[in-house]
Amino acid sequence: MSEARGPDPTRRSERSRTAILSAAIELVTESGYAKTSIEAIAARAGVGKQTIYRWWPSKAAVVFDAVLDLTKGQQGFSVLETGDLKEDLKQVLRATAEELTNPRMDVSFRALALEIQYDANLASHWREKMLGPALDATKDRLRSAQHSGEIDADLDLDVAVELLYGPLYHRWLLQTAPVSVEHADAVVDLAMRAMSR
Amino acid sequence: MSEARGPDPTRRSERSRTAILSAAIELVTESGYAKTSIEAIAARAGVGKQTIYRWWPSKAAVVFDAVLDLTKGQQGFSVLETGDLKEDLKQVLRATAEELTNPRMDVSFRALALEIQYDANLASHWREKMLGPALDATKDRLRSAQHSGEIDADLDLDVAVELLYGPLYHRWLLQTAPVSVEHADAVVDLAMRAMSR
Amino acid sequence: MSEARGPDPTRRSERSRTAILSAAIELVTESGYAKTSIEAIAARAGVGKQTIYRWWPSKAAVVFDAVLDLTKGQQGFSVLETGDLKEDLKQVLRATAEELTNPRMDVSFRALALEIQYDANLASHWREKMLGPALDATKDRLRSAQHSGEIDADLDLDVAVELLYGPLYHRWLLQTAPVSVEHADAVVDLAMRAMSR
Amino acid sequence: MSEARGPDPTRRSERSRTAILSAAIELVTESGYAKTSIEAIAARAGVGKQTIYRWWPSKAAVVFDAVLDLTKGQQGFSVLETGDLKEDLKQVLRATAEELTNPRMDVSFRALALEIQYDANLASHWREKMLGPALDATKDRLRSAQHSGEIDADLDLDVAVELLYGPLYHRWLLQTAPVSVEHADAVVDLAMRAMSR
DNA sequence: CTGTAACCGAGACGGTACGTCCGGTCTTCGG
DNA sequence: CCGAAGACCGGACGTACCGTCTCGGTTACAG
Repeated sequence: MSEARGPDPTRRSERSRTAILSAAIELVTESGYAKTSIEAIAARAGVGKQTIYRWWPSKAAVVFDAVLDLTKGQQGFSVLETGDLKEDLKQVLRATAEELTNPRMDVSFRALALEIQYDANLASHWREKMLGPALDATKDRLRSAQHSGEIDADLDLDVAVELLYGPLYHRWLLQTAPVSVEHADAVVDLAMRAMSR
Repeated sequence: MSEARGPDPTRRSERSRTAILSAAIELVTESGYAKTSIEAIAARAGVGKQTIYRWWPSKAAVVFDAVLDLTKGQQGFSVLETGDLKEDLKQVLRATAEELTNPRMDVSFRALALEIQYDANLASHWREKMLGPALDATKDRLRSAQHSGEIDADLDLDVAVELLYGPLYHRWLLQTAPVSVEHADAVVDLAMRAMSR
Repeated sequence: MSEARGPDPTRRSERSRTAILSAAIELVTESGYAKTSIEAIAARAGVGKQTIYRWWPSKAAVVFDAVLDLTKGQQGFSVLETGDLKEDLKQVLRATAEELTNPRMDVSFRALALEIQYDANLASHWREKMLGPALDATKDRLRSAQHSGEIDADLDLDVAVELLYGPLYHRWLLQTAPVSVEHADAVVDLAMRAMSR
Repeated sequence: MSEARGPDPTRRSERSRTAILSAAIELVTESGYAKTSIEAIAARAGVGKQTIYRWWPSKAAVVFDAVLDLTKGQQGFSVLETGDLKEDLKQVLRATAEELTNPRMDVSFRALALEIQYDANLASHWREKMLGPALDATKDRLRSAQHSGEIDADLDLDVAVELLYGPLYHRWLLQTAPVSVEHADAVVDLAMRAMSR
């Protein structure tokens, strides 16, 4: 999300980059994404507006990078493989549920999920960096379960993964009910019945 | 979404109301929700801005009413009960998939689905008028299948419904893959395995 | 300078117009023309920037109207005709000298006199409303002196007028020496020698 | 105008100096003084901005030096002394008129005349280097005419000089009429009548 | 012949102001 | 009193430049 053709990245001020990202997260958390202006981010970060426009094409891109910074730990994301598929899935779904309810992430994350509707470039970054890792790791775990015979070898894994994550995001985005670890467990219990045999 | 305390609704101009709603849908479809301004809606509708502000609290509310007008036909929404649960579910999920891919609805509907993040009042109207009918009807159909023994009587129907709709909305909102009737069928096939017995 | 095609002048806020003009004069006097920004004028006047841009095309046009307002008294400008040409000319040249040294006018007036270099439209207004009246009145007085035989009938009055005002403006604009009533008198005394007989 | 305390003038790049001055004149002539930015001058000259700021305190100072370079020929300025005062004066006033109408000089020269309002330091350089030589030389010529009895010995020469140059600059700066050699002649003819006897 | 200290091109930086767009309020006039 | 029209105050947009600072690189003199 950060690279542009014009400016020279080697001369970029790390100080400013960090200040901007922190200010962005803070303001979005305090006042909401819509009410956060680039002007305010610049002011809070003690930075000229041009320094933001030089490195990011939009407010969404800034917030995206800010969220990415927050979640940097999950880089080498993978699902446990304890031999007990159901438990492994519960573990990862619970982690997702917790992330979705973490107030630090919630507002920004949700705003980005919205913003990708308007920005195809952002959307692909989002799928690749934010959504993809968890989805892919889960798919890998299911594939391994197919090899071990725990679940049906004919299963369409894309749909299977959606059966697991779909209910969580449904609640989260459409606000039909609160997301929780209990709900995550219930989803895994039910989805396992579809996948087994 | 329409009523406010001040003005007298009996003296309201139906002509203006219709023009505003049409203009809103047109502009959102043409240019996207974010780029549609109230000012532009008023201009397109040949209406003063105050006439919009008098009757709706926000752009979201206008678009909400506009979309509601479009979908007025589906008022008495219910799921067929042919005796074949799987076919009945496929029928309703396919209908949902088609609605989500209908270009007339897509942009506005998606924008609203996400705008509710910022407006609690709108959110409840949305759940009640747009999402609720289909979800409730589906739940009713499942309850009837429980009575007839087609599916497990212990099933948590809320989660079951999410298992059906979650994957569709997951694709649609997070843009992980295209929504289609084939996908809807695949979801039903898989979810049925979780619900049966 | 004030009229534009778009907006409706009958609905214009007199309150805002006055506040803008006052703020403009104040700021130019305090900080100089170049350091006065439209943004600052709007802020001082308690007015949106758009309200300035709606009615004036440039900072120069605002200041022009502001100065015009200040000098509105001189509307029906004319030169005394006491019968003593030299005294009449001294009277008007002294008045000009005083105006050029009046600190209230000096900064704004000087800035405008020079800003017309960049704005042909402003330049013609300037000549017509600010410079013209005094120059024309002086020319009229000289013409009457020609009829009475006080001065040479063959005299080119345009050059004669320049002989009177040129030295004053030369000092004032090029800052070669201070403008004063004594200087004005000296100029008249000398110029009279060129015009007589 | 050029020297500053910090940098070492002996190591200055003549190449850069020349490129900057040329670029400045070009840009001012093409687009006008106000629309010419230091950034643009640096870019056109193929020079870093700092190289300009190192050697000149302001855009005005750059343009001043650029104009000075153009007029370097007139260094040892003096007025002919043919014995015929009127002709000598016509010769020098015509030269001034031609300079003021030379399109190469006009824009930059006029801009400087404006800029001295805001920069006292520039103003004194301007008077000394640009205006002074012609004015002083003219005054010298008049003084010699006083000695030879051609003109009144009591004449205030400062005012006399203003009587000659004032009308030209009046036309040029206030744009009341075009400057021309004919006009210069007419001014001399008239002013001579004031000075003689 | 080699530091090392300056100027140099380049351009990122914190800022200010630009001129525009739009939000939401207020005012005027006609029906 | 509703509705159209649109002026108003205000806030943010994205851009252009300001004047300062920092980065290699390239002379040019001192050791």
